Amino acid sequence: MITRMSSLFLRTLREDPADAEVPSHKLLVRAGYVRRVAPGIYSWLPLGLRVLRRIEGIVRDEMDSMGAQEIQFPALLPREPYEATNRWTEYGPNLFRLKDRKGGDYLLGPTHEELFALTVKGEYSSYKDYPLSLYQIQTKYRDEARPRAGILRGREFLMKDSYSFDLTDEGLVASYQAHRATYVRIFDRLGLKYVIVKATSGAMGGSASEEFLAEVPIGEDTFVRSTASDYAANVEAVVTPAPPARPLDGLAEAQVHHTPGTPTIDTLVAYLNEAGLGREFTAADTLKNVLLKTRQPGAKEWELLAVGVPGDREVDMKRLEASLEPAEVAVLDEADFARNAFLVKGYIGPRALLDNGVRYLVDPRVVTGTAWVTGADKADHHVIDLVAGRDFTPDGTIEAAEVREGDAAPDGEGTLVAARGIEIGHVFQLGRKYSEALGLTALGADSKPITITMGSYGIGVSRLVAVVAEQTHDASGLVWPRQVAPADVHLVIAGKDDTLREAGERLAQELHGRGLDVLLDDRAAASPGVKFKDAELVGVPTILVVGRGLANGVVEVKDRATGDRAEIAVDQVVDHLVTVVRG
RNA sequence: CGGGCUGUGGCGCAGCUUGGUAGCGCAUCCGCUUUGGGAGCGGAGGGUCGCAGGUUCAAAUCCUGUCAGCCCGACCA
Repeated sequence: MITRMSSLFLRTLREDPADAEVPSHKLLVRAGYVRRVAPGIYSWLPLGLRVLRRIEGIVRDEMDSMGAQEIQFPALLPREPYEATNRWTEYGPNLFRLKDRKGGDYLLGPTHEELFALTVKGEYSSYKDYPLSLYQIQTKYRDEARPRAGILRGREFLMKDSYSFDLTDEGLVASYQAHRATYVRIFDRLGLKYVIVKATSGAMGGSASEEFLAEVPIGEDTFVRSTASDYAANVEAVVTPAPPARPLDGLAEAQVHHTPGTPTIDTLVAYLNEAGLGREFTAADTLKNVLLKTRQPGAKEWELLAVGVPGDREVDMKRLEASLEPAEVAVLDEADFARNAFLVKGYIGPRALLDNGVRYLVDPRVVTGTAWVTGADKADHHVIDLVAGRDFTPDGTIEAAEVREGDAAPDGEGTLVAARGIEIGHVFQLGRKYSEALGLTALGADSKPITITMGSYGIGVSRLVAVVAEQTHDASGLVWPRQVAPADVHLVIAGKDDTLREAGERLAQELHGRGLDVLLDDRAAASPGVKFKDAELVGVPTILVVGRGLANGVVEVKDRATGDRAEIAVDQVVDHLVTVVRG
């Protein structure tokens, strides 16, 4: 197909839009791919729609190849199915809700577990029908508190969501692995740089769950990966390697010291090193006890919780919350301290906690035989050589301490470094939550019902447009990978006279005849400079310039990504380009 | 929901301190010139200055309120 710039519905902008912050957002707007309609809601203009469709096509192709079947649900949904799973309530303010003329409640679907489960329930009833995988590529709606970065995080977005239905746990694992492998193929075909990280199971419940994170500097998720292996994980999911327990024999006795004026770890360490105790202390030798309170979902009462972490580390609230999920967590306020007189702020030690029945969880580094400097439960006093497993026994361990660059990787290979990513896919063993709630069962060979177990798998299709742009752009504009580009060749007619125009038209026709998509810049009024700038901004991978070289029988072929230019004889350029494009 | 910033032609901005005929660049339209890196000259059209009140002879400008947007945080299968 030949697309003429002279009539294409496209207006490029010379300046960045004021409301754009991240590169993909700026460039997709400047290059005329998308336009904002409302916060988090965008229109797709012709070029943008093509890229979106091509990405969608790759996703569909691979989903079909794995044997999943495409269906399509409405985006506008009645309340009832979501009532059955309690999500009408649970989803909270992120759900777009509306009423019809009779006052009936409707919603715009944020995700479609209910519909998939109910639809399968309506059609299938025998164990012989399973396993099954269904998917759709459909617009989703979520009233995000803060949409951002253009189409990267919108309130309306295109998503591929699929669901697997199995009779057994083993079947679910197999379906999960099949999806995972398909996702790897999809993201590899898109040429993305990404990692697969273990995800916390989140509000959806269920067991195994992995996220595909595309590595981009502006990503909203921080993850860590190993310098030496392919280990990668969300910070929330990092498991601290515990050192081996040490024998208790011969360890020094615990001693309480008067340590005036040492309210912080820094001042404590400095004081100890001045005190002439015959050894050096560091912050990592201290055990910091942080007081919190937790509340189980549905419970009214808060429960005290103390968390002990090495003094050189802060408590990472996100990691803490992930460890305690689904319970709520809050730090203690003054009133809480007042109610519990045994808590001496700044000098809290394990003894008072354990003596008073406060649940006490420690960092995995606090293993039996490790000696710590910690609070002595009275003002201005600390205890030295308080040994875990001898002087105190915590109620367990917890992942709450911050993860730092340079920490040993959990798989024992290399150290951790931090990176930023954006979630592009999520695979998830849902289990039987929805099938139980909605009564999705199959009749087994023994005529007894089997509750179906489900998997749920998502890919943010419209987000991928931005993610690809994010990973491939340069200072001049977008640089699309060939497999998603809005055209195969961007043909610039660099000049006005009829020979150039005729040669350009003829080449466009020939390329078209060979099955290539050509974006033909045939604008009479635009100067060559404008056309070159636009070509770079638009980002088609190969730019063909028909210009002054034509008098000598050559045209120029430029690779958008590398900037390499080659002069090619005009009568050979079509063959040449077909080779380039077909790879 | 908390913090910060911003609302002025289609887009990007200045003007606001110190009230007095609303301005610049890009884009658009007309004419001439120009055509290998976002052209030049001349002309033209286009703005309820977010909205509502108030102060004033007079408000884009000062005051009060309100709405919206953006960024950071909280939140986010």
